[in-house]
Amino acid sequence: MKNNGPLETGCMSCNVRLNSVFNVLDNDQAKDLSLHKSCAVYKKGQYVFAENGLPAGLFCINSGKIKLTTTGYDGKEQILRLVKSGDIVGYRALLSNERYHCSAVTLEDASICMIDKKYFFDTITSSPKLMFEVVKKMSNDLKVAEDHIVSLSQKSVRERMAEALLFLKATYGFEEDNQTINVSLSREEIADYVGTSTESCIRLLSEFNNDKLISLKGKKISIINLQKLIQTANIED
Amino acid sequence: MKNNGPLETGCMSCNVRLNSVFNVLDNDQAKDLSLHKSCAVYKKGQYVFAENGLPAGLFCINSGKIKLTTTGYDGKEQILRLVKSGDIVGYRALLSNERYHCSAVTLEDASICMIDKKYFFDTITSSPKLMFEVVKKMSNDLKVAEDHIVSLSQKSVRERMAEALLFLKATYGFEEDNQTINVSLSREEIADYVGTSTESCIRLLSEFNNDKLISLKGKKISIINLQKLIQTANIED
DNA sequence: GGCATTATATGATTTATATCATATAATTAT
DNA sequence: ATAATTATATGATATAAATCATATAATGCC
Repeated sequence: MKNNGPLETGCMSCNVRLNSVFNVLDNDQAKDLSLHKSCAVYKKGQYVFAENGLPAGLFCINSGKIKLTTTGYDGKEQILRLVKSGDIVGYRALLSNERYHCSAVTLEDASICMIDKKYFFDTITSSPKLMFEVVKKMSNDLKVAEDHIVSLSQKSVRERMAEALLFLKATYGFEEDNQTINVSLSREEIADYVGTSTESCIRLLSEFNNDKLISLKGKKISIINLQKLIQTANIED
Repeated sequence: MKNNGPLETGCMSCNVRLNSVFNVLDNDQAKDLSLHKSCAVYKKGQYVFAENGLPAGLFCINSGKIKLTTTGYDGKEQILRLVKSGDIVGYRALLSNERYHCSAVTLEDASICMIDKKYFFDTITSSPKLMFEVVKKMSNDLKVAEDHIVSLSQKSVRERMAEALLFLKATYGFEEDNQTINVSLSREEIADYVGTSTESCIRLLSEFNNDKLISLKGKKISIINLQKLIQTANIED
C-alpha cells in the first residue's frame, strides 16, 4: 500500500456539523468553523497522524473508518480505538498539548477535515457547550478503555473474541443484509484489538464459524446466532 | 472492616488549592471555593462513592490513598486507578453526567473534600483554565489506561507484575528509607491491578524476593534492584 | 488471650493459548 | 498471465499461568 499523503480538496461537500461534537454550534459558529477547516481525502492504509507527532489540529471523520493503533513490545501493534464517520480523532494529544501516543490509520478510503489548532482552542474556550461535548467524548473513551482493561484482565481469549465481534457490530453496525458487520479488518488487526496471536484469532473465528455463531466470507464476518455469541462473550446482566 | 460512613469535619485544616487542578484558581476564586466544599474523614476501607451511584460532587483527596475499583466477571475486582493526595476522584461520571462505573475505596485513613456539583460546573464553565486542568487530568488517565491495555495485551504476567511494582513506586513513591514503596496493598489487590490470580501474584513476588529484586515485609515491598526490575518488566526505551 | 477468620505461601495438576511448522488461498507486483 | 508476496488456515508441541489443595502465618474478634 503506497502512502502518497492525503489529497487536499475543498470543503464543499463535507458538513462538519454532522460530526457529533459540533452539532451544539449555532449557524454562525458553524459557518465560521468551516472557514477554519480543510478537508482531505485519504486512501485506505494512510496515516492521518503518527505516534510521537505534534498535533496541528483536530481531525473530524466525514466518511471512512479509522483505527487508532500504538506500537507495543517487540513492535507488536495494539489497536486502542476504532473510529467511525462523525467522530473526532486526535483530540487527546491536542487538548493536553502532548505528542500523539498512537497513530491514526484509515481502514478504508476516507474524507477527513482538520480544524486548525488555534481556532479549535479559541472555540472551545468560548463555547462551554462544545467543551462539554468534547469532554463527554473523552469521558466515554476512558470508560471504554477501562472496560477493555477489565475484559483483558479477567476474560479468556475466546470470550474476548466473541466480545470483540459484538463491539465491532456496536461500532460499525450491520450491512444491508442486517447480519454482516460493516467493517473489513484483517485477522491480524482483530488479534491486535483482542490482545491475542493472529493464529489464535483465526482459529477462534473458524471455531465460531463451525459452531454457527458467525459466518465468514473473506474479511466479512456475519453474526448468525447473536444470542449464542453473547453467551460466548460471557456478557453479564 | 466496619463502614460507618465518613466523619464530617470542618475545612479549617485542608487547603483544596493544594489539589493539582485547583492551583490555577486565583485567591478570590479559591476563597469562594472553600465555601462550597465539605471535608470528611474516612477510615481505611470505606467507600467514597460506589459503582452505579449518582455523583453529587467532585472529591478531592487531602490525604490518604484511594483505589478505583470495578466489579468484573464472577464478582472479581479490577483495580482501574490508584489515586494519591492532591488528586481528584469522581470527575469522569460527574462531567459526563453518568452514574459511577467504578467505586472509590480508601486504602488507608483519608481526608477528602467534596465540592458541590452545581458549584463545580459553574466554576469550570466560567474558568477555562480550570476546565483545561481537569481535561488534562482526564487525558492523562486515558493515556495511562491505554498503556495498561497494551501491557495486558502483550506482556506476560511476570512482566506485568514487575511493571506494577514500578507503577506503584511511580505513583506513591518511596518511604524515608528510599526503597520501600509507600503503599500497603494486599496480594489480592495487587493481583486485581495486574490482572492475575492471587496465587500467581504471591508466587511471583516470592520469586522476585528470592531473586533479590525486591524484599518483602508483610505488605511492605522494597525495591532492592531497580535495574533488574526494569529489565524484568521489559520496559522499552 | 485464645478462637476464628482471613491472608500468605507453596506444591501438584490441568488447561488455555502461544509458538512453531507447514499448507493453501488470496493479493499484489512484474 | 505468472511469479512473488502476504493472508488465512490448521496441526503439533510447549509452556505460562490458572486452578485446586493444603499448610502456616497474621489479623480481627469476643
